[in-house]
Amino acid sequence: MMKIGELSKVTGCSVQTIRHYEKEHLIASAERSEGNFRLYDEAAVEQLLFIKQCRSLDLSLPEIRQLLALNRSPGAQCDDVNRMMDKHIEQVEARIQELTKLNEQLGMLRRSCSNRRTVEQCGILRNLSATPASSG
Amino acid sequence: MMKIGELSKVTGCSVQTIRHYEKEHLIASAERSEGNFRLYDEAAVEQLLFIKQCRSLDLSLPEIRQLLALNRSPGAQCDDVNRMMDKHIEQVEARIQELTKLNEQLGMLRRSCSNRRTVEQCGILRNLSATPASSG
DNA sequence: ATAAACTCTATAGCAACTATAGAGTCAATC
DNA sequence: GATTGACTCTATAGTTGCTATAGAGTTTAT
Repeated sequence: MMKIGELSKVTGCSVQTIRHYEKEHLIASAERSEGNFRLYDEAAVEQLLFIKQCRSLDLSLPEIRQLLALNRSPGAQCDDVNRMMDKHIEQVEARIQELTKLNEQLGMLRRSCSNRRTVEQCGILRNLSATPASSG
Repeated sequence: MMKIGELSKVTGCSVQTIRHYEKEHLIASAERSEGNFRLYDEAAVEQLLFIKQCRSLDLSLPEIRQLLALNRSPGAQCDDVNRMMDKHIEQVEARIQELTKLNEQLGMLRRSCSNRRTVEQCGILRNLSATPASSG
């Protein structure tokens, strides 16, 4: 059994984040020592590493909670896992497209100005101040 | 002079957002009617449209606050504008790269599973549970 | 006068953490 | 045993840019 600081070291999750995950019901409430310190076993390590892996994939806490629940039903179909992953991939791809488009807009805006101008002559600020053209 | 609801209609900013911007000092505190209703002129419309344009470019409120301040010094050099824009572009590009990499990882993970499997056999969950290989 | 629409301020919530305060516990050292 | 520093605890607040709601006041039209 290890205390929270040790678990933090082993998993790379901060003490506060571990407590947060407990509060958010991603991990079970820990057993306590006589002094009321949380005590963790090897299963907690594995669970936290799982959570950390999911977070690195930008999965949300509710999504991770769901995956953890599915993981507790080994005989169940994993359709839900696939479905979640598909949806998540879609969302990431959509965000990439948004940002790519934004990047183009920013590039155009940036090219409307160069250094050694005054604010009055600044192409960026002028474009930001212009009412957008009626795009049909 | 118009009331906040009218300003909201004209600019497409919600009433609550307008009040929020006032509280965050993006726009000046409005004059008030006898009944304590906020009163706005045409300059407020322009300012809100400017803010809205900046938000559509994902500029943060502090960044927009800065641009608004620069806009009030027409004779000043617009170097800061360019610098901010450059930095913002970098950040967007970095985020695109992150997400692109994430998308690849998600794709690989997704291909490790297909439908009609149990949780126990699920390639996604297995990979999520595996300790990452020591990548040097 | 009434009722509906509008406006106001204050507060809380969202997501996933992160920090801090004040108090308690533990372990090592003297 | 006393002391001290490290660790742990709970509670609360903050971050960002909104968004919603409650309860109360104002305005407008009938």
